[in-house]
Amino acid sequence: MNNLHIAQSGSDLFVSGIEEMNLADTLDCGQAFRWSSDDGVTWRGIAFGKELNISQQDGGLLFKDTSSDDFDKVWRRYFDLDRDYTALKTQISTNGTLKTICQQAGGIRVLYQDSWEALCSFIISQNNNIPRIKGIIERLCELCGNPVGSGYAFPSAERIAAMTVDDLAPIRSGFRAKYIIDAANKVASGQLDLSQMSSLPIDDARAQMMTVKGVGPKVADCALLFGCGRIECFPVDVWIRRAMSELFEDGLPAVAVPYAGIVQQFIFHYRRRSAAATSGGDTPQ
DNA sequence: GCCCAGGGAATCG
DNA sequence: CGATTCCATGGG
Repeated sequence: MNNLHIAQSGSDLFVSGIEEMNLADTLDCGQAFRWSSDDGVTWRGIAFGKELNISQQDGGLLFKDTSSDDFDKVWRRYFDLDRDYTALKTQISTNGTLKTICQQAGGIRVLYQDSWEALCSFIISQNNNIPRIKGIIERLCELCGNPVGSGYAFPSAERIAAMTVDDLAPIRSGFRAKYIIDAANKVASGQLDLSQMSSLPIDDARAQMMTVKGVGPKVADCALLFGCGRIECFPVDVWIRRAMSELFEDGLPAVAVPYAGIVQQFIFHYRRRSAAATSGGDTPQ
Protein backbone atom coordinates (compact mmCIF):
# COMPACT_ATOMS: atom_id res chain seq x y z
CA MET A 1 0.00 0.00 0.00
CA ASN A 2 0.93 3.64 -0.40
CA ASN A 3 1.93 5.63 2.60
CA LEU A 4 0.19 8.83 1.55
CA HIS A 5 0.56 11.80 3.85
CA ILE A 6 -1.64 14.85 3.48
CA ALA A 7 -0.94 18.10 5.28
CA GLN A 8 -2.82 21.37 5.17
CA SER A 9 -0.91 24.66 5.14
CA GLY A 10 -3.14 27.68 4.89
CA SER A 11 -5.31 27.24 1.81
CA ASP A 12 -2.83 24.81 0.25
CA LEU A 13 -2.51 21.06 0.51
CA PHE A 14 0.82 19.24 0.61
CA VAL A 15 0.89 15.54 -0.27
CA SER A 16 3.94 13.35 0.34
CA GLY A 17 4.63 9.64 0.22
CA ILE A 18 4.75 9.48 -3.58
CA GLU A 19 8.45 10.12 -4.15
CA GLU A 20 8.64 7.91 -7.24
CA MET A 21 6.16 10.11 -9.13
CA ASN A 22 7.27 12.64 -11.76
CA LEU A 23 4.62 15.36 -12.10
CA ALA A 24 6.04 16.99 -15.23
CA ASP A 25 6.26 13.69 -17.10
CA THR A 26 2.75 12.81 -15.95
CA LEU A 27 1.17 16.04 -17.18
CA ASP A 28 3.22 16.42 -20.36
CA CYS A 29 3.35 12.90 -21.80
CA GLY A 30 0.36 13.19 -24.08
CA GLN A 31 -2.34 11.48 -22.01
CA ALA A 32 -4.01 14.78 -21.02
CA PHE A 33 -4.01 17.90 -23.11
CA ARG A 34 -5.04 20.75 -20.83
CA TRP A 35 -1.96 21.26 -18.66
CA SER A 36 0.67 23.92 -19.21
CA SER A 37 3.75 25.15 -17.42
CA ASP A 38 6.17 28.02 -17.84
CA ASP A 39 9.02 26.52 -15.82
CA GLY A 40 8.38 22.76 -15.85
CA VAL A 41 7.75 22.81 -12.11
CA THR A 42 4.47 24.63 -11.57
CA TRP A 43 1.55 23.47 -13.67
CA ARG A 44 -1.89 24.92 -14.30
CA GLY A 45 -4.81 23.02 -15.72
CA ILE A 46 -8.53 22.44 -15.62
CA ALA A 47 -10.22 19.09 -15.04
CA PHE A 48 -13.71 18.13 -13.88
CA GLY A 49 -14.67 21.81 -14.06
CA LYS A 50 -11.99 22.84 -11.56
CA GLU A 51 -8.82 24.81 -12.06
CA LEU A 52 -5.68 23.62 -10.31
CA ASN A 53 -2.23 25.01 -9.72
CA ILE A 54 0.14 22.24 -8.72
CA SER A 55 3.89 21.81 -8.33
CA GLN A 56 6.29 19.11 -7.25
CA GLN A 57 8.68 20.24 -4.55
CA ASP A 58 10.26 19.12 -1.28
CA GLY A 59 9.51 15.50 -2.10
CA GLY A 60 5.79 15.97 -2.55
CA LEU A 61 2.97 17.63 -4.44
CA LEU A 62 1.79 21.13 -3.53
CA PHE A 63 -1.86 21.73 -4.41
CA LYS A 64 -2.39 25.50 -4.35
CA ASP A 65 -5.69 26.83 -3.02
CA THR A 66 -7.19 23.38 -2.71
CA SER A 67 -9.74 22.24 -0.16
CA SER A 68 -9.52 18.77 1.30
CA ASP A 69 -12.99 18.29 -0.16
CA ASP A 70 -11.81 18.94 -3.74
CA PHE A 71 -8.76 16.81 -3.10
CA ASP A 72 -10.83 13.85 -1.95
CA LYS A 73 -13.52 14.23 -4.60
CA VAL A 74 -11.38 15.04 -7.64
CA TRP A 75 -7.60 15.10 -7.41
CA ARG A 76 -6.93 12.03 -5.34
CA ARG A 77 -8.41 9.79 -8.00
CA TYR A 78 -7.33 11.99 -10.92
CA PHE A 79 -3.66 11.53 -10.02
CA ASP A 80 -4.19 7.84 -9.14
CA LEU A 81 -2.68 8.55 -5.72
CA ASP A 82 -3.96 5.40 -4.02
CA ARG A 83 -2.23 2.98 -6.36
CA ASP A 84 1.11 1.57 -5.23
CA TYR A 85 3.30 2.33 -8.25
CA THR A 86 6.45 1.29 -6.38
CA ALA A 87 5.17 -2.24 -5.96
CA LEU A 88 3.92 -2.30 -9.54
CA LYS A 89 7.31 -1.25 -10.90
CA THR A 90 9.15 -3.73 -8.69
CA GLN A 91 6.93 -6.49 -10.00
CA ILE A 92 7.31 -5.75 -13.72
CA SER A 93 11.05 -5.06 -13.32
CA THR A 94 11.62 -8.80 -13.19
CA ASN A 95 11.81 -8.27 -16.95
CA GLY A 96 15.11 -6.56 -17.82
CA THR A 97 13.77 -4.35 -20.58
CA LEU A 98 10.84 -3.21 -18.44
CA LYS A 99 13.29 -2.48 -15.62
CA THR A 100 15.18 -0.05 -17.88
CA ILE A 101 11.91 1.52 -19.02
CA CYS A 102 10.76 1.95 -15.42
CA GLN A 103 14.03 3.65 -14.53
CA GLN A 104 13.75 6.12 -17.40
CA ALA A 105 9.99 6.66 -17.72
CA GLY A 106 8.46 5.15 -14.58
CA GLY A 107 7.51 8.46 -12.98
CA ILE A 108 4.32 8.68 -15.00
CA ARG A 109 0.97 7.98 -13.39
CA VAL A 110 -2.04 7.24 -15.54
CA LEU A 111 -4.50 10.05 -14.94
CA TYR A 112 -8.16 9.18 -14.36
CA GLN A 113 -9.82 11.84 -16.51
CA ASP A 114 -13.43 12.67 -17.25
CA SER A 115 -14.79 10.03 -19.62
CA TRP A 116 -16.44 12.44 -22.06
CA GLU A 117 -13.39 14.70 -22.20
CA ALA A 118 -11.14 11.70 -22.81
CA LEU A 119 -13.35 10.31 -25.58
CA CYS A 120 -13.61 13.67 -27.31
CA SER A 121 -9.90 14.45 -26.86
CA PHE A 122 -8.74 11.18 -28.38
CA ILE A 123 -11.15 11.54 -31.28
CA ILE A 124 -9.32 14.80 -31.95
CA SER A 125 -5.96 13.04 -31.54
CA GLN A 126 -6.32 10.82 -34.59
CA ASN A 127 -3.75 11.41 -37.32
CA ASN A 128 -2.62 14.48 -35.41
CA ASN A 129 0.29 15.68 -33.30
CA ILE A 130 0.25 16.61 -29.63
CA PRO A 131 0.85 20.39 -29.90
CA ARG A 132 -1.96 20.72 -32.43
CA ILE A 133 -4.28 18.48 -30.41
CA LYS A 134 -3.79 20.83 -27.46
CA GLY A 135 -4.58 23.85 -29.64
CA ILE A 136 -7.80 22.37 -31.01
CA ILE A 137 -9.00 21.37 -27.53
CA GLU A 138 -8.16 24.78 -26.11
CA ARG A 139 -10.14 26.50 -28.89
CA LEU A 140 -13.04 24.11 -28.28
CA CYS A 141 -13.11 25.07 -24.60
CA GLU A 142 -12.90 28.78 -25.43
CA LEU A 143 -15.67 28.38 -27.99
CA CYS A 144 -18.29 26.77 -25.78
CA GLY A 145 -16.93 25.82 -22.35
CA ASN A 146 -17.98 27.46 -19.11
CA PRO A 147 -15.53 29.98 -17.65
CA VAL A 148 -13.46 28.52 -14.80
CA GLY A 149 -10.77 30.55 -13.06
CA SER A 150 -8.48 31.96 -15.74
CA GLY A 151 -9.74 29.60 -18.46
CA TYR A 152 -12.65 27.49 -19.62
CA ALA A 153 -13.94 24.07 -18.65
CA PHE A 154 -14.22 21.29 -21.19
CA PRO A 155 -17.70 21.66 -22.75
CA SER A 156 -20.30 19.02 -21.92
CA ALA A 157 -21.58 16.55 -24.51
CA GLU A 158 -24.97 18.25 -24.27
CA ARG A 159 -23.47 21.63 -25.13
CA ILE A 160 -21.64 20.26 -28.17
CA ALA A 161 -24.66 18.21 -29.24
CA ALA A 162 -26.48 21.52 -29.66
CA MET A 163 -23.93 22.58 -32.28
CA THR A 164 -23.27 21.74 -35.92
CA VAL A 165 -20.13 20.82 -37.82
CA ASP A 166 -20.06 24.37 -39.22
CA ASP A 167 -20.25 25.80 -35.70
CA LEU A 168 -17.00 23.97 -34.94
CA ALA A 169 -15.12 25.62 -37.82
CA PRO A 170 -13.29 28.07 -35.50
CA ILE A 171 -11.48 25.25 -33.69
CA ARG A 172 -9.94 24.05 -37.01
CA SER A 173 -10.27 20.35 -36.23
CA GLY A 174 -10.56 19.41 -39.88
CA PHE A 175 -12.30 16.15 -40.78
CA ARG A 176 -12.67 15.31 -37.07
CA ALA A 177 -15.47 17.84 -36.52
CA LYS A 178 -18.15 15.44 -37.76
CA TYR A 179 -16.81 12.79 -35.38
CA ILE A 180 -16.96 15.17 -32.42
CA ILE A 181 -20.59 16.00 -33.21
CA ASP A 182 -21.53 12.33 -33.57
CA ALA A 183 -19.90 11.47 -30.24
CA ALA A 184 -21.69 14.36 -28.53
CA ASN A 185 -25.04 13.28 -29.99
CA LYS A 186 -24.65 9.68 -28.90
CA VAL A 187 -23.53 10.62 -25.37
CA ALA A 188 -26.10 13.38 -24.87
CA SER A 189 -28.94 11.16 -26.09
CA GLY A 190 -27.92 8.30 -23.82
CA GLN A 191 -27.29 6.03 -26.80
CA LEU A 192 -23.76 5.72 -25.41
CA ASP A 193 -23.72 5.60 -21.60
CA LEU A 194 -20.19 6.43 -20.52
CA SER A 195 -21.00 5.73 -16.87
CA GLN A 196 -21.17 2.02 -17.72
CA MET A 197 -17.74 1.89 -19.30
CA SER A 198 -15.85 1.36 -16.05
CA SER A 199 -17.71 -1.86 -15.22
CA LEU A 200 -18.82 -3.43 -18.52
CA PRO A 201 -16.88 -6.45 -19.81
CA ILE A 202 -14.00 -4.90 -21.68
CA ASP A 203 -14.98 -6.22 -25.11
CA ASP A 204 -18.51 -4.85 -24.67
CA ALA A 205 -17.18 -1.49 -23.51
CA ARG A 206 -14.87 -1.32 -26.51
CA ALA A 207 -17.69 -2.23 -28.90
CA GLN A 208 -19.94 0.44 -27.33
CA MET A 209 -17.24 3.08 -27.79
CA MET A 210 -16.72 2.04 -31.41
CA THR A 211 -20.34 2.77 -32.30
CA VAL A 212 -19.21 6.40 -32.51
CA LYS A 213 -18.04 7.51 -35.96
CA GLY A 214 -14.32 8.10 -35.97
CA VAL A 215 -13.74 5.82 -32.98
CA GLY A 216 -11.72 2.72 -33.83
CA PRO A 217 -9.74 0.35 -31.59
CA LYS A 218 -7.03 2.84 -30.67
CA VAL A 219 -9.27 5.77 -29.75
CA ALA A 220 -11.63 3.41 -27.91
CA ASP A 221 -8.75 2.01 -25.84
CA CYS A 222 -7.45 5.50 -25.04
CA ALA A 223 -10.88 6.67 -23.89
CA LEU A 224 -11.31 3.54 -21.78
CA LEU A 225 -7.82 3.76 -20.28
CA PHE A 226 -7.63 7.49 -19.60
CA GLY A 227 -11.33 8.22 -19.02
CA CYS A 228 -12.79 5.06 -17.52
CA GLY A 229 -10.02 3.54 -15.41
CA ARG A 230 -9.64 0.48 -17.64
CA ILE A 231 -5.92 -0.14 -17.11
CA GLU A 232 -6.11 -3.49 -18.89
CA CYS A 233 -6.37 -1.54 -22.17
CA PHE A 234 -3.22 -1.22 -24.26
CA PRO A 235 -3.72 1.43 -26.97
CA VAL A 236 -1.51 0.79 -29.99
CA ASP A 237 -0.44 3.86 -31.97
CA VAL A 238 2.52 4.45 -34.28
CA TRP A 239 4.93 4.99 -31.38
CA ILE A 240 3.84 1.88 -29.48
CA ARG A 241 3.92 -0.18 -32.66
CA ARG A 242 7.53 0.92 -33.22
CA ALA A 243 8.52 0.34 -29.59
CA MET A 244 6.94 -3.10 -29.44
CA SER A 245 8.64 -4.35 -32.60
CA GLU A 246 11.97 -3.07 -31.32
CA LEU A 247 11.71 -4.08 -27.67
CA PHE A 248 9.12 -6.85 -27.28
CA GLU A 249 8.87 -8.94 -30.42
CA ASP A 250 6.91 -11.61 -28.54
CA GLY A 251 4.41 -9.12 -27.17
CA LEU A 252 4.00 -7.55 -23.76
CA PRO A 253 5.60 -9.70 -21.02
CA ALA A 254 2.95 -11.59 -19.05
CA VAL A 255 3.96 -9.95 -15.77
CA ALA A 256 2.87 -6.57 -17.19
CA VAL A 257 -0.44 -7.65 -18.71
CA PRO A 258 -2.60 -6.89 -15.62
CA TYR A 259 -1.33 -3.27 -15.76
CA ALA A 260 -1.06 -3.05 -19.54
CA GLY A 261 -2.32 0.52 -19.78
CA ILE A 262 0.10 1.87 -17.19
CA VAL A 263 3.01 0.03 -18.75
CA GLN A 264 1.88 1.33 -22.16
CA GLN A 265 2.41 4.87 -20.88
CA PHE A 266 5.88 4.00 -19.61
CA ILE A 267 6.80 2.47 -22.99
CA PHE A 268 5.24 5.36 -24.94
CA HIS A 269 7.17 7.95 -22.97
CA TYR A 270 10.39 5.92 -23.05
CA ARG A 271 10.23 5.50 -26.83
CA ARG A 272 9.41 9.13 -27.59
CA ARG A 273 12.12 10.31 -25.22
CA SER A 274 14.73 8.11 -26.92
CA ALA A 275 13.59 9.44 -30.30
CA ALA A 276 14.04 13.00 -29.07
CA ALA A 277 17.52 12.17 -27.77
CA THR A 278 18.75 10.68 -31.05
CA SER A 279 17.34 13.31 -33.40
CA GLY A 280 18.78 16.44 -31.85
CA GLY A 281 15.70 17.16 -29.80
CA ASP A 282 13.60 18.27 -32.73
CA THR A 283 11.03 15.55 -32.24
CA PRO A 284 7.48 16.67 -31.44
CA GLN A 285 7.11 17.03 -27.73
C1' DG B 1 6.96 20.95 -52.58
C1' DC B 2 7.70 16.85 -49.29
C1' DC B 3 6.59 14.04 -44.99
C1' DC B 4 4.50 13.18 -40.70
C1' DA B 5 1.26 13.45 -36.80
C1' DG B 6 -1.29 9.08 -29.98
C1' DG B 7 -6.36 6.61 -36.89
C1' DG B 8 -10.37 5.45 -39.07
C1' DA B 9 -13.77 5.12 -42.96
C1' DA B 10 -14.43 4.03 -47.57
C1' DT B 11 -13.14 1.58 -51.39
C1' DC B 12 -11.17 -2.10 -54.05
C1' DG B 13 -9.06 -6.50 -55.32
C1' DC C 1 -10.67 -10.84 -45.75
C1' DG C 2 -5.94 -7.41 -46.44
C1' DA C 3 -4.15 -3.46 -48.69
C1' DT C 4 -4.72 1.39 -50.36
C1' DT C 5 -6.45 5.88 -50.37
C1' DC C 6 -8.51 9.83 -48.54
C1' DC C 7 -9.45 12.83 -44.90
C1' DA C 8 -8.01 18.81 -42.78
C1' DT C 9 -4.51 21.15 -40.79
C1' DG C 10 -0.04 22.65 -39.30
C1' DG C 11 5.00 22.10 -38.33
C1' DG C 12 9.56 20.67 -39.70
